[in-house]
Amino acid sequence: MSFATLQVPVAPIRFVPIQPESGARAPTALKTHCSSCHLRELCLPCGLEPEDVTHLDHLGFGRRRVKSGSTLYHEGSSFKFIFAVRSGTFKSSLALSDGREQVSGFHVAGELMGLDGVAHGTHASSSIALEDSEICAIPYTQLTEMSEGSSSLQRSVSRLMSREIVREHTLMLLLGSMNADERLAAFLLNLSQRLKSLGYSASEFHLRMSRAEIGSYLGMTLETVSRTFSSFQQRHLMEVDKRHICITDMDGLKRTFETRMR
Amino acid sequence: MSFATLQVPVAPIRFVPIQPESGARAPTALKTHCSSCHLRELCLPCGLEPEDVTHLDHLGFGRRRVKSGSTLYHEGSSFKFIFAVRSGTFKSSLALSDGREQVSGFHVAGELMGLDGVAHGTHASSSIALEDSEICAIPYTQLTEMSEGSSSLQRSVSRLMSREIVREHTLMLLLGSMNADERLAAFLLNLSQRLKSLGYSASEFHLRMSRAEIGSYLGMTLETVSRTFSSFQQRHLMEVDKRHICITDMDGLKRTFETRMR
DNA sequence: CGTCTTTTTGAATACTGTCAATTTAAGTGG
DNA sequence: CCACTTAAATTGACAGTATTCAAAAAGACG
Repeated sequence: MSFATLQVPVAPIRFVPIQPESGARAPTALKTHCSSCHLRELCLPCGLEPEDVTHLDHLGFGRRRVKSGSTLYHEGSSFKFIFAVRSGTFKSSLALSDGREQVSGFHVAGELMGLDGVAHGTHASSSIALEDSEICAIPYTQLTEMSEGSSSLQRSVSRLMSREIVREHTLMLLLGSMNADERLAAFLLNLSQRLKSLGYSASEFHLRMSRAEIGSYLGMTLETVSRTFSSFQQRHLMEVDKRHICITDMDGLKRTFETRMR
Repeated sequence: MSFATLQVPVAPIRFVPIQPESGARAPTALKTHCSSCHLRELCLPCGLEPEDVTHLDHLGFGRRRVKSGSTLYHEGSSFKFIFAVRSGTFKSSLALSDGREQVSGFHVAGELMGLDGVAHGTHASSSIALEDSEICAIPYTQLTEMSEGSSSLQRSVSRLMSREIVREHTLMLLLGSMNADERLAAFLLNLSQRLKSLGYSASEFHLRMSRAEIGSYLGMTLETVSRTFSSFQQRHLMEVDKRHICITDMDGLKRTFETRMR
């Protein structure tokens, strides 16, 4: 299982203002405001008080475009920002010393990345864009300073970190006690849910990650991932055309998953 | 793989004062102070300022004995405390709906439990003592209230949560990309390190968990765990007598582990 | 249009899981 | 204290699943 092809060159990341659709309007400022963000309800959602949103606005988040394949931050690099995905998809991964990679997560709009950096001040994983994407960079130092004055903001940040722990618990459970069918079904159902909550179709979507990346995430080889997709199609649970997925029997897929997890 | 035997009865937990060795002295108070704790250096170690330790003292942690096999907190129960292990060993686990359990962690002295409860206000896992143990119960609400006044304390709490995320990353890597030999070797080396940092022998120790619990944690069956122990012994990497382990070739064990992780 | 990457599929192998039997240890009660 | 019961660990045989190696097909990209 070679991941040489996944070790994409690291393009330097620049702060690039998002250009408005029409050249007639003035270029959008470098700073973005939470209160007017279209992800407002999703991004820092766990009961953030209106006053805290105002606080966040004062931070004036840096907003960046990240091109497909480029690295947002590197494992081991200095931790300065928490990143919120505005649009697009990212993968988090750890490098194994023999050159392989272990994918530890996929992130879509509204999700946070980089919380593992708080522990030691350096990022414990790398983050790479799987398509052209946009992120908000939240300066962590300023966030903590600000949350000293707001207990509700502080609680929110704590909750977000704890959520991450719970998420990883679930993944461990998945890796520790499920077979190939169940793992892929669990992965697809989870992704489907997340896309649905973003307003996209829960049954039809385009995977932004390769079979190898899915396999790494789920603890199986890319061949097994491919075979399992084929098996799902033969069982009429979904239509699969490369990365385009159309789930035709959501309940059947859930049953596959629940065979063991019941 | 039956876990019926692991579903120990839930003994009610009582706050029990620790009795001094000699009856001559007055009974120890219900409250414990961090500043005089023998785990002071290990428990909340990430750069806690002296003033913060004083703050913590004002909380007057509840100190409990937890008998072997009894449950400290239940998955789904209301989250009130973070628990620090003073002595003994605990396992964290999630219940699968078919009655099996997935072990998500083992905890020895100086380690924290329950941080996954911050997310939703209920514990996401259960914690069960694997031997007679002692814990400190840290009231979370008071901890957050207090950390509003102390940025260094707040940072420490954040770091501890992030550590937990990093720890789980590592475990995912283990579950996702290693074979049975490597998993058990990684587990034993990790445990060895933690015991060493507590002042115990790194090479000789007594496992407090069953083969089934190790297997659940590492994503393999208890039979495979047992076979792998036997294999290690045949390869003269260690002496194994049930739960008593004596690592005789630490470097060899590390090599087993690094065969793939190099 | 050719090259490189990704995906699919087949065949053989290896590893781990399952089932079952045995041994050893631990706990219980007479 | 010993017989009895129950639980934990070991080991063997076999089955099944996933990996490895290999080849071909289908896109993606310059």
